[in-house]
Amino acid sequence: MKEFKRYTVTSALPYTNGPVHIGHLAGAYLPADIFVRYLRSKGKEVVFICGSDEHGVPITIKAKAEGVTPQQVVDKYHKIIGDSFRDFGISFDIYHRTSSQTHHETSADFFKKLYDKGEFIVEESEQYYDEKANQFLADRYITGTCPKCSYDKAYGDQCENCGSTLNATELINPKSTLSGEQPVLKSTKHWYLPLDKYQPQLEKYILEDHQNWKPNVFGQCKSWLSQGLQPRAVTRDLEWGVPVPVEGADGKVLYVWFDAPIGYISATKELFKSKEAGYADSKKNEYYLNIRQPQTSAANWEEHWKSDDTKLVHFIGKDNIVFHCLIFPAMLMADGTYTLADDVPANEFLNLENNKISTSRNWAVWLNDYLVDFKDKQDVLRYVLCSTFPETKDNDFTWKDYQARNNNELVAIFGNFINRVAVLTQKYYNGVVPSLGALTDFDKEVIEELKGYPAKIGASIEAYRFREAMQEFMNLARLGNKYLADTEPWKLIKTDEERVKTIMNIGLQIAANLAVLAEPFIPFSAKKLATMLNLSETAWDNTGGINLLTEGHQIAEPALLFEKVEDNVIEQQLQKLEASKTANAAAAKEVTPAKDNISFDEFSKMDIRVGTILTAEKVAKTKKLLKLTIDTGIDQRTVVSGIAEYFEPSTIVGQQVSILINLAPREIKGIESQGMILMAEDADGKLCFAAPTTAVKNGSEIR
RNA sequence: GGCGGGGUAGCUCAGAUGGUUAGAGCGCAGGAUUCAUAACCCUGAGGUCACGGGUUCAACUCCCGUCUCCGCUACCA
Repeated sequence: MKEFKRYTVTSALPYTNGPVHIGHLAGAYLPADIFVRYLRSKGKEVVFICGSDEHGVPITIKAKAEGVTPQQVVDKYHKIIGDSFRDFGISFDIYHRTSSQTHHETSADFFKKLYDKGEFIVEESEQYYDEKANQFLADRYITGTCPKCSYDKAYGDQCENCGSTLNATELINPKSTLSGEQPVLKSTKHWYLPLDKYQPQLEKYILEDHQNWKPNVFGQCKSWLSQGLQPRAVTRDLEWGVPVPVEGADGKVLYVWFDAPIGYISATKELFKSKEAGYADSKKNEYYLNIRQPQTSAANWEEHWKSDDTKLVHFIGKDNIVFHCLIFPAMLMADGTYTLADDVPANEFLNLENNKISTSRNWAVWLNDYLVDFKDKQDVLRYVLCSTFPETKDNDFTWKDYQARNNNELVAIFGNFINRVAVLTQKYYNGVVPSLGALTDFDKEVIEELKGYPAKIGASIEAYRFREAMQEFMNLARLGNKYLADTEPWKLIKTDEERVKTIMNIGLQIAANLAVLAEPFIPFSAKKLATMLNLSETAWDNTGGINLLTEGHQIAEPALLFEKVEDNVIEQQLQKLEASKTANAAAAKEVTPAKDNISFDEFSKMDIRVGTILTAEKVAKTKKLLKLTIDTGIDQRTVVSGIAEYFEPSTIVGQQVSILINLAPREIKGIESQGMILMAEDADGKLCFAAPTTAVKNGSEIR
C-alpha cells in the first residue's frame, strides 16, 4: 500500500439552483466529512474542498423565470447551501464558489493552456440564433412545423405529434420560444476536447491501475470505455459562465461540466490565498463561506494537486461518475502537470419513504427545514444517514427508521451507556475518576477488545465502508454496557468498594474512548461528551487504551447526550411530507390556458359518440398502450389508447366511453387506431373516463 | 421494447478474488436485572440466498434463460 504524505478530499460541487437535501448529504458530503475528520484525528495532512457550482443554463432559466439575475439566484442558494453544510458540521476547509474571480481566472487559464498546447479540436456548425434575445437557442427552445407530419408545435429536438427525432434546422417556420421571433441560422464555433485521444491512458488509469474501485464505479467506467469515448464540446453560446479566453469567442463561455471540476482547484487556490489573512472565517467575503485553517504543512495549493505523494479522493453521487472518472482525468491529462484521483467512492442514491427523492415534486427532507423541526439534532440525522448510506445500492430513508435508530441505538445503547457511567461516577465519587486496581481476567478481556476498536473502525473508514465503521463504533458502546451488566458495580458497592473503583475506572475509559472515536460521525455529541468528561484528547492513535482519564480527574455533571423521538414527531414529518407533496403537485400543474376561439362549425366537425368497451388487451412491448374494441353504435372498431398504467384491461370491459370517431386513423405499434377515447387527466397524471354518468345508448352523440 | 442497477430472515441492509453449520441491526418470543431516558445484558425462533438450467469436486457468489422491481427512454390521437 502506498504511503501518502497528504490528502486532498473533495465533495461534488452542489448545483446552485436550490437547497440541499438528505440525499445530497448522504451521497457526497457526509461520507467525505467522516473521512476527513478521521484523517485529521489521525494527524494526517488534508484539505477538504467544496463549493457551489454556479454556472450553466438551468440557472439562467430559473433567473429568467423569477425575473432576477443569475447572480442573484446563485447568491441566494450559495448562502443557503453553505449555511446548511456549516450547520451540519460538514467541515470543509473552504466552501468556495465558481462565480468567484479566482475560479474564473483559474478555469480560464486552464482552458488557455490546453488551447495553446493545441489540445482542442475546433468545429463550426450552423445553429439557430434569436436576434431579439441576442442568443443562440438550445433545441428545446425552438418550435415549428414538423417536416414529417406537419404538426405545427414540434420542438427543435423532437415532434410530439409523430414522435420523430428532429434537428432544429429541419423545422418549417421555426420560432424562438424566448421571443416568439423567427430565429436565424448563424454559424458558430466551438472547442472540443478529444476524449478519444485519452482513451488508452484512461483505460490504463482505470481498467489496469484502479481495479480496486467500487464495483458500481468501475463497472460504469468500463461500460463507457468499451463504447468508445467521443470528443466533447467544452464551450457553449451563453452569457452566464466563464468567458472563453481566446480571440473570436465573444458570447461564449466554458461549458459548465468543464469549469465545475476546476472549481476544486480554484477553491484550493483560494484557501491558500487566504492563508495570509489567517484563514479568518469571513462570512462577509462574498466568495466563500466556512473557511478554516487546513491541517496541512503544504506551502501552496500545487502540493495538493501536483504531487505524487498526495492522495486525491472525490466523493460524489453516482450521477457524477463519468465526469470524475473519465472527463476530469482527461482534462488533467491534457494539462499534464496534475496527479489523478486515487479513488472516487461514489454512492448510489438515497430514496425517501420508498420514493425517489425529487426536488420538483418536493419529495425531500431539506437540510434547512430539518434543523427548524429538529433543533440541535444534526447528529441524529448524521447517524441515521450514515447507517443507511447507499454504499452498494440505492437505499431507503424512512422516518420510522430514523426514530428507531435514535431511540434504540443512540439513546438506548450509546447515550445510555454514557449516562450510566456518568451517573454512577457522580454518585459514588462525586465525579472524580477513581483508581485502577488489580485487573480480573474479565477486565483484561474487555480491555483487549477495546484495544482493537480504533484500528477496526479506522480500517473500515479508510475502505469507505462507513456503515460498517459506525456499526463497530456502536459495538464498542455495547461492550461498555455489557461490561457494566456483567460486573454489576451497583451491587458490589455494598460489599467491595475497592473493586468498584476499578470497574468504574474502566467504564470511564471506555466512555472516553467513545468520545474520541465518535468525533468523525457525530461531532456535536462527541464534543458534548468530551466536555462532560472534561477530556481534551482528540488523537485517534491515542485511543484504544485505558489511560485517557487519569485517577483524580474531575468530570462534569451528567447530562443526556440524546433524547427520545416520540411517535407524534414522526407522524408530523410524514404528514408534512405528504402535504407538501400534494400541494406542490397541485401548484406545479398549472391549468392550461384557454385556447383560441373556434366557430360552431369547427366544433361541429368533431363527431363524438358514446361507445362501450367490448374487449381490452395490453399492446405487447409497451407500458402505456391498450388495444380496445369499441362498440360505437355504428360499428365496432379498434382504438389504441395510452391508459394502461391506470386501468387493468379486464376491469374496463363494459365501460362506456366518449369516443371521437371521425379522427383520422393512425397506426400505432402496428395497429390501426380508429378514433380517440376522451379522458380527463388529474393533476398527478391519473386518468379517468369522461363518459356518461348513466348508461346511454351506444352511438348517442355528445355535443 | 432499449440502456443501467437490483431481487438474501417480518423490516432495513452486509455478504473481497466461488469452499466448513449464510450474517448484522431492528422487530418478535423467553430469561436475567434495576446503575440508567422501561433503557441495558443473555438465550432463542425465523432464510430451499426470486425461479429454471449449466460450469465445477464445490455457487448466494461464475454463465445462460425466465419472472419481477426501480430509474432513464420509446409507445399515449
